[in-house]
Amino acid sequence: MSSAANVAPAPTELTNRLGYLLKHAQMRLSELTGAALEPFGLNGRDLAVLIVLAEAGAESQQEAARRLGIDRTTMVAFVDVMEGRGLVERRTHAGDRRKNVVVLTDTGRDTLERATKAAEAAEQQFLAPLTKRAGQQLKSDLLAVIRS
Amino acid sequence: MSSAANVAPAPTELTNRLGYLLKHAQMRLSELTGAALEPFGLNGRDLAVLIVLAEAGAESQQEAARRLGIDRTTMVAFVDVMEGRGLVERRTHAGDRRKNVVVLTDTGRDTLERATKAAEAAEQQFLAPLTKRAGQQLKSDLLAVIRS
DNA sequence: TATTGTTATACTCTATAACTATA
DNA sequence: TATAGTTATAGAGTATAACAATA
Repeated sequence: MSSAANVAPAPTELTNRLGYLLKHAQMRLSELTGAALEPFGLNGRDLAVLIVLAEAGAESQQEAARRLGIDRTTMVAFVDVMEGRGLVERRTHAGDRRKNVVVLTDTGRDTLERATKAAEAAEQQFLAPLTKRAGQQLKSDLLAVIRS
Repeated sequence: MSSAANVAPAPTELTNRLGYLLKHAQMRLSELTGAALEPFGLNGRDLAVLIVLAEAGAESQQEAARRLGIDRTTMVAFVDVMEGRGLVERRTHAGDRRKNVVVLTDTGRDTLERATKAAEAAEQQFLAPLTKRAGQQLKSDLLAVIRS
């Protein structure tokens, strides 16, 4: 790997374009994660929504959407699906009756836990070509560029 | 950065999901690249297509689609747009008249060169939070996981 | 019969605009 | 008047199916 990193390919080479690398990395991870989550009837996006809803706690449905970076109208559909599967429940906010608080059911929490483990395994598979340290570095570097 | 990388956040934390990181990295890069390429009337995908067509040389339109990982019917539309802008020309393959060879015009080559530089600058901006070495490592690690 | 390019069509994902109920 | 949730609708991006020309 380190020798390959020193070669510095031409900018007009597809495999040297960051956009290409990110897109195809996402495609590959999506394949692996999709297969891993298939037994739960979820995909990677669904799991992300479930994670945020679990984190959001007493907050509103719209606040959860903001965290995910998706539109509130899109969130409605996601919550509909999750609710239809008995993973979450909508409850009216105590102090503001316009708001929905979305809470995980027992089934939802159990599914979240098991699906997260399956997704973790898919990530490990995805990162297998790298050392454990390099894999962690990849994630922390991605987080750094996102937050800038 | 290095201290943050040692904290190992919980799997059920959104910012620790690789899918989330890749998606949002792509969104951010897309913003920067979109702005950088806007003067050329191109976006990141258009540039990728142009790069592949430039690389493809005497090969067919369909071979270029395969390299990009997109459908041949999608490639038709891309080539239509590029041809409409005078960046490429379709020519019938000498040995197999079913095939199109897509070649860049002089304008196309010039645009490719300048747009690539602009996209490179956007990448640098995207990678600014990292050291130059870490940025190169990020790209080579992404390439490694894609190729596995 | 198989393949390339093309067209028409449909599907997925997401956002915008408008509605309602609450504030 | 403003905000949360919802609904209907539209748009971008992509793929699948069917067709003509060629192999």
